[in-house]
Amino acid sequence: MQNDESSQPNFENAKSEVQRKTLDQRAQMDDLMRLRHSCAHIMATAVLRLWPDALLDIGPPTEEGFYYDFDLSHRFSPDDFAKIEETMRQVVKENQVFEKSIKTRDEARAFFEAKGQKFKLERLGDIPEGEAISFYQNGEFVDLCAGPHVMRTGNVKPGGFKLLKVASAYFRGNEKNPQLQRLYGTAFKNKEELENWVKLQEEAKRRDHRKIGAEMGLFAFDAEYVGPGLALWLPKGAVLVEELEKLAKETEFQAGYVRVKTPHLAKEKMYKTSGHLPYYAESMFPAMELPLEPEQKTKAERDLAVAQAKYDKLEKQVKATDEFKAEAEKPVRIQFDSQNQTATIERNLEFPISEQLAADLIESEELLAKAENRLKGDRYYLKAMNCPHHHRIFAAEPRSYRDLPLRLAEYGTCYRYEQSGELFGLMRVRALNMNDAHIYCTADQFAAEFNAVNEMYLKHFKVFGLDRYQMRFSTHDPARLGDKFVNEPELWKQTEDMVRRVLIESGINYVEVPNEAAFYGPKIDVQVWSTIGREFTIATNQVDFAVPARFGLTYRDRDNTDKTPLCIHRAPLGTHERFIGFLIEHYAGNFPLWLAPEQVRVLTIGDDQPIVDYAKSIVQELRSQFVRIEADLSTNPIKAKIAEAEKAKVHTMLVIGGRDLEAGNISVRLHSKGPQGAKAKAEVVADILAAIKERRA
RNA sequence: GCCAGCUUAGCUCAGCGGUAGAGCAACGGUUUUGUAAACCGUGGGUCGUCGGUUCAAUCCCGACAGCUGGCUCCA
Repeated sequence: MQNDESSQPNFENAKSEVQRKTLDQRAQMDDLMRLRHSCAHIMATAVLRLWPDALLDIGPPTEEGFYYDFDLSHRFSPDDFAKIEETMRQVVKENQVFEKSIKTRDEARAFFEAKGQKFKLERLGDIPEGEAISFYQNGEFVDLCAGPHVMRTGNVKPGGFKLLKVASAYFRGNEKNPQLQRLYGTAFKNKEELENWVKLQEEAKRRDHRKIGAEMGLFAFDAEYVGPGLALWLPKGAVLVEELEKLAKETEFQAGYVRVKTPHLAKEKMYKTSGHLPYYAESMFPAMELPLEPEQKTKAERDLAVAQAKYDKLEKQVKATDEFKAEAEKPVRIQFDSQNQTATIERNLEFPISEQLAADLIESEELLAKAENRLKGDRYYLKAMNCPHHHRIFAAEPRSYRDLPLRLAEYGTCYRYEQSGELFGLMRVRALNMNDAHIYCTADQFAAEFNAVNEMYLKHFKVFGLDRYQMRFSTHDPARLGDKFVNEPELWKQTEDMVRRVLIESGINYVEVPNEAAFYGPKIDVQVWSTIGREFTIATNQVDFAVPARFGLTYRDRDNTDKTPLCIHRAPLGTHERFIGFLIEHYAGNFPLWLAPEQVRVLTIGDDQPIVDYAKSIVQELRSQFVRIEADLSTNPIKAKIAEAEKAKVHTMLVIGGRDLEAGNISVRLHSKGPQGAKAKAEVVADILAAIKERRA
């Protein structure tokens, strides 16, 4: 497909308009970004030396390194990396100067047309009129580029860069455009910094929740029998889920939430009413159609027959009327009766009221369609969110302003049909537990409720030692009202102003992201950073001013009129799947005592009966206090038992030998912290119970 | 969904056009121990699935499935 000039490519624009970097912003690019940007050019230089017919797209620096997109019939594979890196080192060695030049638009166009660089031509078109069109050249390689760059290719060190992976990327990220091959690499000031980065990557890999999850027996996927993206929580992982839910339930109870329970599916009408079907259909599992019971079917068939008969009759009448009209429009016939000296005008002047007939026909048609539909049976959808069910709970009883705010909480399982390529361990799944609640309130109550929700986030984050976080405030795009966003310009403005005010007044660290809101209202996503600095979007908090009205939800206000409540959707722990995935990486599997799947293990030195009895009594005592405790009473050497317990990441090990038995002591050892010495049994037990109760870090 | 890579015992991985191997785990013994691994033995695999090439396929080719990485941080 490359060098195919005959058909003028007509590329789609990007999915959403990303703001171009201004030249000022570019000039501020730091040294590392410049270096990486230049390294991207060096890589492109090398690729063109090896594959001269490659078509170029763009090669920007990124937070992790850089990439360059190519169109090329040769498929890059990691086997090519050594060759490309070798050529890159050659370019570095040549120490070429990065030279900037300015071309006119016509010159630039002619330049790329001569080379058949169709993607570059498209990029050229993106440059606004009046902005300088700059080129950078190093050696034989010339690229449309706003810079900035380092001075010479030699500024990049031969051991300071590395190719990382090859991936595909749509031109401008739009799936309607051709796919390009993207080569990823990274570069650092020198070899040492690169090596440090590589080490950090390895640490991240060691902490990967999928790896630790398998090692510790937390969860499993069974694509063959259960399905991709559907996690099975093993006993040890289920502990994490339960502890999280316990934490959330306690916090919510104290904050005045009430708990509800709803089914995992609902009729089509639910999601038609909520508006999820038009806006969200692709993310939902396809509908289930329920066949009718035999009696229902017979009745439905009979109803259908009746409706059909009625319809047929009406239709016939309409036809007859049409025929009559045609007849009527014929010339009038006049008959003379010469005997009686009279004339009869043969003509029916009574036209049926055709408007009435037409209306009847339409009504009958609708009835027929309904009857046909009934015969099909009901359509059910697995719920992709809990809110519609909660709205129906709101609607289940008459509500007064005295009932508000009403905070309905449920850890309902939702099902989302994520694209197969989007699935990623626990982080992106198809069955998920939302730490969900919906707060119905009046506009007056909104600020206080919204604040309380934010405070709950912070409370939770403190428990997990997350001090780095940021809230992303997503707003709507006025240009996409009625398409991506419900068409309520006034309400959008009001609620967005309201949210913005709360954020500013409470001094929360936030950024505003245009065009990313939910379809029913503005949204806040909470990003957190794990101990190794990886970013996760954990919690979400959305304002909904649209859907309660669609469900006709009202409360009786003080002035005896019915009003529609506002609704806040919130999930401070997001989905339990993702949150646990995050925690696994955050703690590297070394959970604090209150979360640890196996909190305590008693290890006996030898298996003499008195020692075994002592160990069993400790197990019994702690187990009766709901501590997750096991015992290793085997005859293995104590070193081996410890090694096993350490490997299993058991939080607290209680080593019991003859000495301890005699003194009524327990020798405590903490996972990855080593022996803590022997203490009186009562003291050890009390400390364990306190640490769990306090959710000590 | 699309592109690329991967799929060998429960796990981590070797291997080769001539019907498979190690370590750990499991199981059975022996061992009686003080803070990260005592010793001996046993079992375990349609080499992801389905087709094709071949005298012969785990290996070569194709399709499918699953997993992994990526799919604008815009010249």
